Amino acid sequence: MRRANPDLQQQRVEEIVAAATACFLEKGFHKTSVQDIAQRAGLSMGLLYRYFPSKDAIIEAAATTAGREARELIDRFAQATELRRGFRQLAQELLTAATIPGYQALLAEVHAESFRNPSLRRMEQQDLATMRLAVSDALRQHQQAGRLAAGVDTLALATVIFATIEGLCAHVELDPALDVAMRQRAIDVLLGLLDAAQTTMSGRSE
Amino acid sequence: MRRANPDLQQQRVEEIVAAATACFLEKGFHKTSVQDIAQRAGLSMGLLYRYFPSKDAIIEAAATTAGREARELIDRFAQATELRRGFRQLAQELLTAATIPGYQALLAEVHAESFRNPSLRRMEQQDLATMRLAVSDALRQHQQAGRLAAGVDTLALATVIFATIEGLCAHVELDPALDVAMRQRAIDVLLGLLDAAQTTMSGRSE
Amino acid sequence: MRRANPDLQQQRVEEIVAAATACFLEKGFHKTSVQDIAQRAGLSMGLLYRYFPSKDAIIEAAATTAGREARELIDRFAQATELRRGFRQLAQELLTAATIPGYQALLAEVHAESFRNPSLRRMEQQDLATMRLAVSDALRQHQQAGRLAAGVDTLALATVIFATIEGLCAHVELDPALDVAMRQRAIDVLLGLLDAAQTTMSGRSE
Amino acid sequence: MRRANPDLQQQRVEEIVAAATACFLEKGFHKTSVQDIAQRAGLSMGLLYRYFPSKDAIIEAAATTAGREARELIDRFAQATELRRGFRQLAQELLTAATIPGYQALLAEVHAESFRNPSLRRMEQQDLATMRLAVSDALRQHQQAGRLAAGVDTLALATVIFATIEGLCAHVELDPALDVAMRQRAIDVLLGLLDAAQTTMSGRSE
DNA sequence: TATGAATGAGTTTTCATTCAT
DNA sequence: GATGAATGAAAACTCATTCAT
Repeated sequence: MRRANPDLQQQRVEEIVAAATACFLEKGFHKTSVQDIAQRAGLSMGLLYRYFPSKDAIIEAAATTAGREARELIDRFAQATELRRGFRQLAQELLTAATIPGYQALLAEVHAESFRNPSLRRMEQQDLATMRLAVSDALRQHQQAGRLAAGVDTLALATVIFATIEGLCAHVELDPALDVAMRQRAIDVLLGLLDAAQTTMSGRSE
Repeated sequence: MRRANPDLQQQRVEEIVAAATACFLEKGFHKTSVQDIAQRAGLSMGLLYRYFPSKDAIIEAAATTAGREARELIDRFAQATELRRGFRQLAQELLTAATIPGYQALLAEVHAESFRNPSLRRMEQQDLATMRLAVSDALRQHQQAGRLAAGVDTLALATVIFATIEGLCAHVELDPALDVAMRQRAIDVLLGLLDAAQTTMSGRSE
Repeated sequence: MRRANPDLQQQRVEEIVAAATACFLEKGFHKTSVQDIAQRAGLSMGLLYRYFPSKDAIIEAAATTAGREARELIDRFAQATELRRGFRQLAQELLTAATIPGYQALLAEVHAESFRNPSLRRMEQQDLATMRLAVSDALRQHQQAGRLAAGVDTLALATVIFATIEGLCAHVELDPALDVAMRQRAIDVLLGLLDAAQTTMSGRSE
Repeated sequence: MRRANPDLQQQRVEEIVAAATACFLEKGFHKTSVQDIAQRAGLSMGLLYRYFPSKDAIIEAAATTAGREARELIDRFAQATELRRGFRQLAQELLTAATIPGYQALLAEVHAESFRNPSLRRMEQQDLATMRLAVSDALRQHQQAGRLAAGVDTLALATVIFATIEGLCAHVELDPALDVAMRQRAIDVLLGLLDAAQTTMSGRSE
């Protein structure tokens, strides 16, 4: 019996998820048929159903995988020793990823689905919490090292930075005016925020 | 002739959009059938098609309605004379709107769909462009009135502000940690960005 | 009470049939809705159903009317005193009528329907028999007047002439090569048949 | 794999076309549902759509099949060496085919549909052009061999012959008077046309 | 293990017909 | 007599899922 090996099983699962993701990027969840996925993965529909119980299960797996890259980028940022440089790099890499055709569409689809699928919802929440915490921790370390003014609210700053980047990513694909130059200018503005924080800023209120 | 009255026609249309919106929130665009909408709106499918030519048209109407409030808020901001106060109010109102149950879900659905539906896409693009321009114009007026440093790149600043707010809105519903207090702190951070801009900051650096 | 007058009733019926025919010429039986007919006839659907019990009844009435013009042409031919001239005129008028946009389509639709609708079938059969007999009678009178060789099988000749003209009419709309000049040449060929008959031809067999 | 065999595939396709043709004869194209065809062919609708992409494609296949016999007869005529005998045989075979129950009905349906369906239209036009040209070419060869007077307009003659035969075919099923004997007499008349052409007739006159 | 033929419920959309007004 | 809003039963087509081989 071929393929009883659990490693090979695992590999098959990943192949299917990869094929599914490719399809989803091209056509979206709903216009991708199970047939499409099976063909792209190079196996029959019947066999595919031995690895996943339903199309929805494949969607979920693909959605889970889709956020991985972003999480990895964030992890790298959290370990950057130079605040400005690390931040600029993070922002640029995320914005570049956002321009991959279909990637924003996939995220949007996952996000929309997450309002109905508790499992996806939990995943998104966890991702968000994890990543924000990572950024916040990184900022606090910069703060302790004196590279950030003591009064700065690092959690709030992390929240804002994160929201800004996600917002920019969403707009990048939507907005022809957000070309490379404009993205640079936007990042510069954000760096201005960091600069301000680096010196004096402390959470002010009305 | 029972329903020749245009007011009643208009009311019917609104009833249908409301019913459709409710369905969309529960099941998403794709899993909501026209039958579902008709039943919820209390009329037959055939009759529904006298008010809307297609399911897509209903989706579009629901999407248009969903974005209206945000557009109105932006308009009000653009006319605010006090930068900080106007901005804080805008951010707060948008974030409050974002917590209305189902509102973010509907926007997410619209956004996801916009990647396949050219008409929705155009709508989103236009909304984005219009609103960013409104914010940018408002900032430039503040600049000319001396309430913002001359060197500030208002378009880039508007872009960032806009992205940040949208990102925050998206996170508000997802993130239990983003409670009222946390939102305040995040807004304060953003106001810090404005303060910095108000004095010296000039876009470029590095 | 308006319109109790049977003449006005009759007039209404004719208006509806005319409107229906116009619609059928443009869109065919199946793509014409009762709504279309009612609108064109300038009355409401409800009222239309007081004059005809169903859409099929309207189709039948329109089909009955559609053949009238051809029957009238044939009648005129039957009374022509000059064989060649009468024939040429008949052929030309029929071929001209055949080029009216939608007319052949209407006839084709009626003909196809006649295979399932006994009433239409009977009508087509009767039309055909009547017209062929008229032509045959006319030919026999020409024969008795010495304008056609005595041996000629007038019924067979009428049958052929009739079939030819109908075939040509059907081809006229289908065949771009059958322009005015080509039609003339075809008619000339048929006149050659009459010429031959005029002199010697008698039904030969193998 | 159960049905990978291409012969079986081909057989299935033919079964479907046969079932469709039977349905079309009974109810016409428009009143025949895809469900009807599938049921008659003994398979599910879903499966039927694996063999044909649309109802129109089925119609087209049925139409193509229906015209095949006539095209083959014409081809054989074009190769006949004896004009009169070849012609008589052609006419008789076509008229015989025309009496096959349902054959004219199917052709009528196809013809009516051809006014809305560009694909059918093209098919009919091409069939007509091809067949007329074949007859015309055959006539010209007879002419060159001296079996037809030099002045004869072969294209016009072919046009007339073709129109006549089609007209006769259409009438055969409609007209009880067009029995075997009457058909013979009509063919004799047409042969008289050929005879006349064989000797002196030259197209133009009047 | 592997296949893909087969299913049938589900989708959007149309329209002849009716009936409250 | 007159209206057209309202119905609902179709139609063509799709596709996740199953199962005989």
